[in-house]
Amino acid sequence: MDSLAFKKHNHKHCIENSISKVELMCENARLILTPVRKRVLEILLKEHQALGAYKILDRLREDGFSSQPPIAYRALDFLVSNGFAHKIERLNAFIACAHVGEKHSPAFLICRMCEAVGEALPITTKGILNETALTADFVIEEAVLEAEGICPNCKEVATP
Amino acid sequence: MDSLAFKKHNHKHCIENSISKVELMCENARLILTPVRKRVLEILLKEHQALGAYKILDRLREDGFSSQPPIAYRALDFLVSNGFAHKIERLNAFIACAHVGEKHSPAFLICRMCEAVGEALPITTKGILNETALTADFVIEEAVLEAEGICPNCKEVATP
DNA sequence: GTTATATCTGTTATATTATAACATATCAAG
DNA sequence: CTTGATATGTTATAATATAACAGATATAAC
Repeated sequence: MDSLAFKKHNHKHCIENSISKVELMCENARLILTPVRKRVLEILLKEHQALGAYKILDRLREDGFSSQPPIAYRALDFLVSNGFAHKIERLNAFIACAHVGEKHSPAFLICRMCEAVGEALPITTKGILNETALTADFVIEEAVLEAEGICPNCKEVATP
Repeated sequence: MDSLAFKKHNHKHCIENSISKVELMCENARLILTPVRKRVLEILLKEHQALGAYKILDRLREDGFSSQPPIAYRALDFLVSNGFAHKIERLNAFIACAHVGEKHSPAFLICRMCEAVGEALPITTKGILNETALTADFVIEEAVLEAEGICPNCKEVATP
């Protein structure tokens, strides 16, 4: 599982790596990673935190991009629907995908103190979902798991 | 698992049953199920669909209750925080709990055609969550799974 | 090479969802 | 009866998201 979000790591490398993966995937899939889209992805990658659309918009403004809501929402739509980012429904916020290219039903660990968000790859959860759905004769197309709690860093601070 | 939402059943009985369970639980926990709160619960129970706060507000208005947003949101807060209802984040909507009294991390099956919502009791998912979180040293306090797809009824209609 | 087609961006306006803040009411405990 | 806790009423506004249309750019079709 990915606890990267809660650990120290070479974040610059981690960003560059993701960007080039996405660029490659876009070429292969004939998708266009336009300047705004790329910028939004970069903004998301810089954080291991989910960002609201309006915060993203603020950063776009700083960078000289147009800053009306549709600009951000359209770029986010692109990123989310192609699997380069996810929406955290619980927070009405967006986060870069930590597993670009790997088909997965994401699961998120959301810290309620620092709001950091970690993405897990719940390989087994999908099986359980399918079993559950099968009993109900329900065809699952997409599934997201969102868990709230306390991340390792905040736990340390709270209980010294 | 509960596929009740997608099956024919004695819904009147199912409503009455839930209401009395909630009434009992409120007495035991010294919670007050005021008229508005009870009415909102009844409104939610009538559907096997998630209702937005403003739709609930419309029905309250019809019933002669005050109809400013806080009225609905406060009643919903009460119901959700005491486990009598859940919020479906994906839909920004609310649904009565199908498993009142049983402590559970809910999982929802949301039909993207008819918008019916079924609540499953994913006994095993909790284990997996915990395992996942353990690896990350993350303490999960609450977890929700939301799956979107096609319910049995709509599947029938689509593929005759 | 010009015309058609699709895709992306810019802009204005507005819809939808949710909460803050303060006033009033009710009820139980001391 | 007055204090404190909890609930409701009301006004205003915040935060999130989309519709609709105009212009720009690129690609394909002829």
